Order: sequence, then C-alpha cells, then structure tokens
Amino acid sequence: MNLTPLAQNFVLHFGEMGSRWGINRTVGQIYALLYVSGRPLNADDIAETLNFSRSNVSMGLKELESWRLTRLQHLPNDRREYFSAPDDVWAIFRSLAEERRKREIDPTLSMLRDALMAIPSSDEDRHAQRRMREMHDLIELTTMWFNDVQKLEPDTLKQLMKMGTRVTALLEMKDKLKMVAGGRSGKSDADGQA
Amino acid sequence: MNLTPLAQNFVLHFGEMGSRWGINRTVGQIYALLYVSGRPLNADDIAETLNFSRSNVSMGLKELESWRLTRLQHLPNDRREYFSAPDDVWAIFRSLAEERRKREIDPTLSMLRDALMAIPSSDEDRHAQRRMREMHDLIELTTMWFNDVQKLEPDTLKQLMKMGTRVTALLEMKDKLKMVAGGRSGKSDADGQA
DNA sequence: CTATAATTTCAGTAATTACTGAAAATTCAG
DNA sequence: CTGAATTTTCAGTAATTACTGAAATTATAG
Repeated sequence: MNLTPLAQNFVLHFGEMGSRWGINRTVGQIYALLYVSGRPLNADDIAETLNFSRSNVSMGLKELESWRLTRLQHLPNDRREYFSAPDDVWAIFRSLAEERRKREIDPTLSMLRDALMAIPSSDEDRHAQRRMREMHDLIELTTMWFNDVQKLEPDTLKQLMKMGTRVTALLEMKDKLKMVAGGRSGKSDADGQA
Repeated sequence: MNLTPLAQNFVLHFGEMGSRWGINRTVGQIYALLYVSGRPLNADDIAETLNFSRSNVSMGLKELESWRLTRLQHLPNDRREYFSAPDDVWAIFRSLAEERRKREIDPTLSMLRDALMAIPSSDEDRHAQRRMREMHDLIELTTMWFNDVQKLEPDTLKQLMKMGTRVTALLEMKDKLKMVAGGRSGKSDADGQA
C-alpha cells in the first residue's frame, strides 16, 4: 500500500514528534496512518506501508490500544483484525487526556497526598510540605476541573472556549445579580464542590 | 547536603516520573530538589545531594532553564550561581504549559496548516485533508483558549475552575437575557474572536 | 479435531539517550 | 591583566529503549 505525499508527510511528522509526546516513532506513525486512512487497516497493511516488521506493528498497536486510541473491527470473510482511529476528534482528545492523567498525574497526586500526611520532623520538612501542598492543590483543582468539563457536550465546550477570557464578564454579571438579590454569602462565591 | 526522608521521597518520585514527562531522571530530580528546597542551591550542592557528576548537573540545569523553570541568582561574597524554583505554582504551571505548547503542539499545527493549503490530488487526499482539518481546528481552538485563559488572574481562574460544569448555567442565563433584550443574532452567539 | 492463518512473545541486536571525567572556556577578585 | 574559581563542552562509555526474526500461541475454516 502506498501513501500520497500528503499522507506520507503527515505520517512522518507524527513519527518525529512521537518522541516529544512520549511515544516512539513506530507508534506515532501507525496512529497517524490510521487517523488519515479512509478505511480500517490490518497489521500487514500497516507493516507494508510503513516498512516495519510485523512484530513491531503488533507491539505498536498494543500500545495504541492501551491509550484507547484505536477501534478494532472485522471485515466480512476475512479473519484478520482491522484497526481504525475513532472518528470523533473530541473523543480522541478525551481518551488522550484521561490516559495521560492516569499515567502522568495520578501517581504524583497520590505521592503528594501521602507526603502531606506525614508528621514533619524539622523546619525543612515543614517548608517542603508547604510546597507540596501548593503543588497538590493546583494539580487537584486542575484535574478535577478537567474531569468536570469533559462531561460537557462538545458543542457547549466549543462555545465556552470561543468565549475565552470573556467568561469573566459572565462571572461579574453573576456577582451583580447576586448582590441585587441580597447577597447572603459575603465571602466565597464559587464553592459548592471543592 | 542531606535530605530528610520526606524530601528524598519527593525527589526520587520526580526522577522516576521524569521519563513519563519527557525529561530524564537527572532533570526531574534536580527540579524536585530545587522545588522543595527552602533556599537557592548551587550546582555543587545539587551534585553532592543527588550524587550526580558536576557536568550532569550543569546539563540538567541548562535543560531546566530552557523550560524556564529555574531562577538564577547570586549570593553576597560568593561567585557561584544559585538556582531556585519560582515560588508561584501558577507561574510554574504557565511556563510548563507554554513551553510544552511550543515544543509539542506548534510544530504540528504548522505542519497541518501547510498540508491544508495543498491541492488534493485524489479522494484519499481529500479525506486526509478533512481529517487534518478536524485535528487542526481542535488544536487551534484549544491552544487559543488556553492562551487566552492564561491571561486571567490566578484568583479569577481558580474561581472559574471551581465552578466546573456550572459555568454552563451562566451561559444559559446569558442566552435568556439576550432573548429578553431582543436577540438580533439568531445563529451564533459566542463569536467575536474566532 | 486438524491444518493453516493470524497474532503475540521474546531473546538478541541495533539505535538512541543519559552520564561521566577530562579538558576547554568563561568569569571575576586582586 | 593574571590566575584561580567556576561553569560548560564533548568524546567516550554506560544504560535504556526500540526493533527484528524466529518460535510459540491463539483463533478459526473445513
């Protein structure tokens, strides 16, 4: 199977970027190929197109599966497994973000939680714990927010993102309305789940 | 210089996670050390504490500088350079995000832009371009939004994040107000910069 | 079942990345 | 300036990660 220069270029780029994204060249290229391909591909197609050994493709596909970035299906009268990338780019984005959180964030969050439970044995420890708490709180806030926002419909999310910093205008509006209504809560105003 | 078990643990964790974050063990440990340390450290301090060669520390610090994750300063009557991690965790987060965007996102965005300019030479190309446009639009929207939101005051941002999905309630409120005011724009509503 | 097609595993090797010590370059006190 | 202190560079080597081909395993058509 042969690639057009356009697709070829896309695939090679993903291969090169792979290392910056924490995946290897093979995995990057396989994913890019599945992503631009108009139809599902089997492992032999991929190996032939990208000039990788069959076993390398097998390992690459396994890796992509672990990131939940591939869909597996069968074609009529063909025993081989066919792979494709999900259609919905937002779903892809979500898989990627969730998986990254699991691998790159959660372990740290858990380590920080443990460290914050410990009894500090010196001023250095007290300082270290203060720093760790700052980090912990930021990460927790960010991931919880992310987790939350992912539940929104893509359209709502898009709308929100296009607003950019102008959401703050809404915030102010809200505050004013609250004041007019006779604000009971004098201090905090955006709590309720944190 | 000796670490307490608490700090030691933190440093080792960052070393191990380093590979998942696209930095190496050395760099991860150096950063963690600077982050928890109550005072700026010079390269010899670091090399001694972490048992790395002096040259390794030098390279690690250079790497961290390229991520804009260190502050360099001098102490009175001491020629050596002292390093520390910035105090403000939000500033750290911002440096990290900006630098990651530059290295991991921008090159892809630029490749996609070029690919989308090309004249498709087949149906495959047309399909590939459609896919690339989907990816391009999502990345562009996300990065522009991120860029935008970074300008907010940390407190405003925190407030916003704590709201989570409840921002949508504000959105709906806005729409209602607009309707009451006699909505002129029947179609899109969150435009103005996209 | 059996034979064959398809996939996975894995030991060996290639390629890449990380680290060190020695030497070169830079900085600055005197 | 000079020379000692400090930092950086870099060639060589160690450690890690990626890739292959052969063998083992799994799946299924007949």
